[in-house]
Amino acid sequence: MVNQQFTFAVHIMAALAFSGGIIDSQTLAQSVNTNPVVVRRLLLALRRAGLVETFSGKYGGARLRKLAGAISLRDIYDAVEPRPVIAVSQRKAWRHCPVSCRMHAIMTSVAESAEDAMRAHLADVTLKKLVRQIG
Amino acid sequence: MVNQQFTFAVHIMAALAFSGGIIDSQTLAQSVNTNPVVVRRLLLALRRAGLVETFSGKYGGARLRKLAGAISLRDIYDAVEPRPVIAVSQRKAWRHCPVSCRMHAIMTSVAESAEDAMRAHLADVTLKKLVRQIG
DNA sequence: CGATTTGTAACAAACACAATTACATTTTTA
DNA sequence: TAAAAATGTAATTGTGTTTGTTACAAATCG
Repeated sequence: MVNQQFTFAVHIMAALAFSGGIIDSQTLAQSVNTNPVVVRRLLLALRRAGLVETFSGKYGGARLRKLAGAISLRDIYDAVEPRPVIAVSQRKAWRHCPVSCRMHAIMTSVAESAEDAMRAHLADVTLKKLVRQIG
Repeated sequence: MVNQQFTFAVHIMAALAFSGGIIDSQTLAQSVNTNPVVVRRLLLALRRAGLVETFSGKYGGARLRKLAGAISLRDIYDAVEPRPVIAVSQRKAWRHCPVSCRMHAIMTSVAESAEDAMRAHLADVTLKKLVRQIG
């Protein structure tokens, strides 16, 4: 199955930004159309990154910890730490082949710079911009 | 396991560029450290994109169809068509939630532009540059 | 104290990817 | 023309990843 953590996390953050208040994991799960436990797992990651705060007990839930204008999709991306967009082969090289011997280092650098390019783009998209598209 | 088709394809193309001639799928598989059938499947995709040509029969194999300087990693990326770097949720929206109702369109646009940013970066890396790093 | 919610572990189900086997087809060359 | 060697391709299996689900302790509010 494809990794949807980033999409789910953005959806959760957009809902929190849109509401401006506290939402519980059950309601967020309904909006994302998934399980509350899946939501709570993501909220933990977002909390670790300082993007949300969570509250136990009655009337508990989660809410943003920064202004929507101060949170970018790159912040969310880095918070959930999805697998690298380009997977580098970790296999043993074929000793007699110069290409095989150098590919790991080369692809590692390519994967890193490609991901940085994508993250730089995500940095330009703030939650505020997203919420403005909702209404 | 994460999708390694792009990494494998770049490795194959780098080997073909480095050699300059015809290499069979068995030898390429040894360099990549995978199965010849996996290599042949990728060669089919690369051929469809016009990047290589393949030859059946004795002394068959594959070779580049363009100069290494005229092939970018974006060409290879587009040839193998890996899954989108950002997976958009395809689930049914929650009708009463405006966030849920708009997220699909919003995330589709985000995923597309993010991928384009990454592809634009890959377009700057030619096979020739890669081969120069090998030796 | 009772109701409600998060935090978290443990396990099951669904899915994607690569490896492998097998064989028809194509091509070379002896 | 026949043997050898390579690709093209389908089908199946194995392995790992991700999500769903259940369960329950801890925390919080009224």
